[in-house]
Amino acid sequence: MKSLAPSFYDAAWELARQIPVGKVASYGQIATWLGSPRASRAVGYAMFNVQNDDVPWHRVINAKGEISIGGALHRPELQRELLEAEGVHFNTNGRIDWRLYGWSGPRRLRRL
DNA sequence: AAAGTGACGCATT
DNA sequence: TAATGCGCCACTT
Repeated sequence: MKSLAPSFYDAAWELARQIPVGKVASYGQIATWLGSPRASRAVGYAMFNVQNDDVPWHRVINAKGEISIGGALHRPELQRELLEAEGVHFNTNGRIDWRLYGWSGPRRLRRL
């Protein structure tokens, strides 16, 4: 289960909610925008633990532009489908073009 | 309180 | 350019 007190996760989720449809952000970017440039892994954890339906966890991918999860438990195919349904297309290497789909980030960084 | 976990990222090879 | 190694952080047990 999860703690009910505000946490890094909550901040990550809130930021993820701001990613526009058809755009994506990397775990590292989220971490940076949250003020913890090295917490990319923790962001991944946050996305894995998303429970609220309004959090577009699928719009968060790794810095290489690919879906960085594997295994039946995580269902990488689902994430890819959700993105393609929004118009985010993958090249033959299974990567997206940051120039086309990368989100420039929140206009204003949220306070911690 | 210490050790373990993992949807990452980057320097190095 | 791709593969490998290691540090990183927030959270759980």
